[in-house]
Amino acid sequence: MVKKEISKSVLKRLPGYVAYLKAMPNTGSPYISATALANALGMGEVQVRKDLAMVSDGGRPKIGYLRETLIEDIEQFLGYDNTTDAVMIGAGKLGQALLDYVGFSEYGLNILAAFDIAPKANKTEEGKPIFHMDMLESFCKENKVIMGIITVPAAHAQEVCNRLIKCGIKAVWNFAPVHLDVPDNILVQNENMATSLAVLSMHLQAQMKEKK
Amino acid sequence: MVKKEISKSVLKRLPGYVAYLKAMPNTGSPYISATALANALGMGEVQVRKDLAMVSDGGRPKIGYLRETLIEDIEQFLGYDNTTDAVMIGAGKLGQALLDYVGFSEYGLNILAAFDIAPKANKTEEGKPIFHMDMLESFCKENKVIMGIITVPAAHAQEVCNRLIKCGIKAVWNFAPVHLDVPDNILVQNENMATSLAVLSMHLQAQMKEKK
DNA sequence: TAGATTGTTAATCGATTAACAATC
DNA sequence: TAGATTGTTAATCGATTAACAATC
Repeated sequence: MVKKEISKSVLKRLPGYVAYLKAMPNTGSPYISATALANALGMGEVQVRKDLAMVSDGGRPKIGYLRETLIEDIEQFLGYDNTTDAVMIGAGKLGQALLDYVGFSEYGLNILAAFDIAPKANKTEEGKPIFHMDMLESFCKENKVIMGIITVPAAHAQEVCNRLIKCGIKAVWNFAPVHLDVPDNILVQNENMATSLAVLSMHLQAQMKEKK
Repeated sequence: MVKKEISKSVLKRLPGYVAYLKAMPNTGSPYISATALANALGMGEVQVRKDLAMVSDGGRPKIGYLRETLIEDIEQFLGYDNTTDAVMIGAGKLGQALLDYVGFSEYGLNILAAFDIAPKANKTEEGKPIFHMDMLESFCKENKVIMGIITVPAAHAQEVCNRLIKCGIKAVWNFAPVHLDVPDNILVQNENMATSLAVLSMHLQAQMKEKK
């Protein structure tokens, strides 16, 4: 594996490759070419080849990549193998749905617990603990948590974020539709549904106009 | 308003402006400058000014934009004013959380109903109907639905997507972590959590290395 | 060997940023 | 008028695509 500096655009495409490689139909051969992968995902083959070259050096001319190895290389690159412990703030419906979503473990994410100002239960259906916000600081310190997931209403997100940073969190996954102000060394990744909706809505508007 | 061809990058930033403009503290003045907006959101002021110029012509030198008008202009541009009817396929935990999320109406999205192969109830807590998949075709035709939201497991997403397209759907919001193959005139917008996680995980890895 | 596929180097494209003229 | 802010035109930057040499 060749860990060069990787751009965000490349990084964002990698999970798609892994997902496909893992789920792909058995072709009889243990190898897969960048070309085949590109076709399956509707992407340009040069782009796929370049992306793969960033994270693996197992590509062999005429043959392609050994599927198993390629999966391992990308997963290692993405850090799926060493799990990250996270806490979630806000145990509303969305929060609980995410908490109980088992798929995250595949990506190396382990949500330890949720915190809420007024917990409606002390655990989710799947048994993940839900604590009162008062416990946040001590829990984070004890468990050396470095990632926080924010699923509180927009109005409280910044305040929660500040508190998380004080707890030593280095990365925030933000589901609240607001911009969060943070110091330079903290990363905020916004999961912004409004953004997706804007793209969809624009497409539909364009289609409507066409039809007329 | 000046509707030029707009790029996806610009489009994706617009919802953030609206959100801030709506929630911003009252400054006493009904005006706001691109500079002020940029500072509040941690963005470049030239970028904000250019983005705003795409959707509004209400900017006045020395003064800025009339906040109310600017909100209206962007919202109209994004189509928040004419609502889009959508159906959701998959009424699991995530699906139900999204179904009951009231915030979507703000963005002009109206989820009419959910469909599931084995509905656990006939409506959500908030009273949104959940039907059996058998009803999908007739419902879509009756209600002239043009958008579908997919929250089924990855393995069934493509099949569901095909069925939606047969129902006349023009845009798909895909929460399943798979690539969907669709005809050219259909838009798939992926809400891909794995992508976000990759970005977060990479940041954390980089931070760890730094510390050593 | 011939051909498929890789990885790299160069060209193109698009988006962001910087510089500047216009204006209230 | 002077200065803040707008909108536009030009320069820079980064990412994608195309061309090509290397190789099994």
